[in-house]
Amino acid sequence: MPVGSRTTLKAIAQQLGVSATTVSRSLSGQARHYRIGKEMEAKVRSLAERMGFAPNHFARGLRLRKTSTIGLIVPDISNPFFGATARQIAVGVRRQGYSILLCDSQEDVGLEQQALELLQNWQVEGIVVCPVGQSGEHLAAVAQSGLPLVLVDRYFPELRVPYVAADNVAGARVATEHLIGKGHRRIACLQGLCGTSPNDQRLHGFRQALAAHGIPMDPALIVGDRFDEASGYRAMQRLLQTQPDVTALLCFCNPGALGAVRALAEARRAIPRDMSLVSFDDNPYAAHLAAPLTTVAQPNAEMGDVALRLLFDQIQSRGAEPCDGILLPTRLIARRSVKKIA
Amino acid sequence: MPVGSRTTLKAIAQQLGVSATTVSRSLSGQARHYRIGKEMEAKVRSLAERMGFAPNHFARGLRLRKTSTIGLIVPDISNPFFGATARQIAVGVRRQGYSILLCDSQEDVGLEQQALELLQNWQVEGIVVCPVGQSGEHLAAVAQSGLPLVLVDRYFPELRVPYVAADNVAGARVATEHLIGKGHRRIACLQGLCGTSPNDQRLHGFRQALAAHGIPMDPALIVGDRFDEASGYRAMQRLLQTQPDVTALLCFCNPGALGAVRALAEARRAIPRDMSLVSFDDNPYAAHLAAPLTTVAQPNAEMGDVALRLLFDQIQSRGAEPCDGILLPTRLIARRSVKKIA
DNA sequence: CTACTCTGCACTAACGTTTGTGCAGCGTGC
DNA sequence: GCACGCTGCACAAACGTTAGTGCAGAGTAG
Repeated sequence: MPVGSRTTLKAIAQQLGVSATTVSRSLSGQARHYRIGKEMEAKVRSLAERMGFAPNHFARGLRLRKTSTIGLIVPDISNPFFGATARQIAVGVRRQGYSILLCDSQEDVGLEQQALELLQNWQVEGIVVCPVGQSGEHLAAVAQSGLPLVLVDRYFPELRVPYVAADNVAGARVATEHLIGKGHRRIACLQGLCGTSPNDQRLHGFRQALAAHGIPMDPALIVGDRFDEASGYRAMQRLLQTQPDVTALLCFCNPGALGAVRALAEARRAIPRDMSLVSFDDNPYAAHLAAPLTTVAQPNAEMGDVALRLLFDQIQSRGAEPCDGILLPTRLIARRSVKKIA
Repeated sequence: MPVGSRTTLKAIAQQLGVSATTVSRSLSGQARHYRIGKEMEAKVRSLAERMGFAPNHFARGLRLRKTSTIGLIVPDISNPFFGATARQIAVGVRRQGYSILLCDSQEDVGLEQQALELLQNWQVEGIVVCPVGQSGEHLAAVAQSGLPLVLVDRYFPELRVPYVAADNVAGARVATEHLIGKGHRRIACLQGLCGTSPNDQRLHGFRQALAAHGIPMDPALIVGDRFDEASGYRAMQRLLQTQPDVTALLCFCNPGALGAVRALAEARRAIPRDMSLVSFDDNPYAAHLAAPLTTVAQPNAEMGDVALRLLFDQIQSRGAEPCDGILLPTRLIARRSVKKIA
């Protein structure tokens, strides 16, 4: 069977000496409604089965203006955080008979914008996007055009685009309180990209916890500027030189935590003896690190599930006002990277 | 602008009082060939720009039988190994103006088969698949239908379907020789799923190294039966009970290695004091584990690049006999999980 | 026997795009 | 002045599918 010439409705129709319409209706479950005879329906079904018929998605999409396709845009599909979300979406989507068009924005707003346009030309019925960048006007524009959209992880509270994210405020607060409960007072904070919701909200939770315990906020202890290893490495080096009294660090991402761990190792400081550590986002290796890492676990997989539910809610109820957003609880996993001090 | 009604050729044509044909030809770069006047071409381009025209992929795909789409099937997109491959493919594909339909087979041959059919109905121009399971007839059938296909990681040498994989034989041989060079003689091997090419070839490399150094192969030292953590955990427990003289373990996958690490920790055995370890597939955490793990790094990203190149080679040279397959070199990264013994 | 209903299917158009072809108007050569 | 070629565009058909409608034949009621 040559490529691109799978069996078509017309082929079946010719074999049976009927019209393509009849075949279409017999196979689509509309037989009753359009008064196709029982025998005819059976004959069509049987022949279609034997010929391995499956409808051409492009013809169908064109005719019905229903593509059964959604778009997924992630900053880096090789990052297990997004991978886990993507997986739930991929699995859920298949159950609904939909397909996924995948775009990797490479942490680049320009590429994210390109991907949005591409997906719109694909006439996708909805888009799930894990946004990059600090601004979301281009996303709001898409949402306002009526195309169902759901944001995951990062979102823009002022834009009224539905989202799913971890409860980062509470997560950071609980983590910080954990450190405070262990006696730490000089607690540094390794942040990621300012202006993104996960970062700003974790920072907020961090401040909340300090304030609640009457610990003054020292801006010099807020370090780092990106969600990567290098940022954590540099920040920890500087911290060790300039703030010798810091006893604990709250990291907003795993790569950053690894950078900090590397800087500490190079400076011959031990965890948690010389520095206590808590990081966001659990992973399979955390428990086996030299200092088993206390982490704030995020419900990555569940985020994918919820995102998809939110998306299909919009797809199925066209025009209805989409809901605002959903925050999922985080969970503190205490291991041995935090020391109890006087 | 309501959903699904982005500007169309006809809309532009009406505004300009010309035919859709003229618009199509002006925009597709065929103006010269079809003798469209320079002025007309300019007018069309300008209006199309202003109206934000972009061709409807479904109409185009239907008419041209060219969908500019490829399929990607992976067993688990949340696994960074496949994620890294997927990322390179996503990035490369975009550069070529193609799109990706993503399917997650969830390590299930049945779902893999379903995905293949789905993608064929989508008239994708090619498929990259990271296969699951021990048999590949369903894959060979697709390839023989003329649809460009490339296998990644696992492949089936007897089936003449092009593939990209790590040179697992050499990788395992080098890793084993590393252990032998450190004085180990009783070396166990934690394998994954038998019958898959990575597993069988790593086993082959393992045997080669033993044979080359005159070390007898003890079947009792080949343990494990799946590529997961539980398999490694159970296998290591049993090994400790029944084979007390084993001094080193070669793991065929990271989750398995983590399982072994856990079993060792629970039995109060230290790495590398009581057991040396080498695992396949490097990862960012390996260097920071309690015992920094010696690994056989695989060129995951490069595998994606090469897979895509092989796929486009086939797509662009229809009918040409596809090449057989490509093995990419692995790299041994020595850390501190291997002890030198007498 | 007529008029009406019901059954079972075919015909047509349409989704948005591209390709082959047709045709009018103009200029040129002789 | 006529044949010819060139330029610039329009028209029609097709890709495979589906929805609306039309129509013939059989059955039924009066």
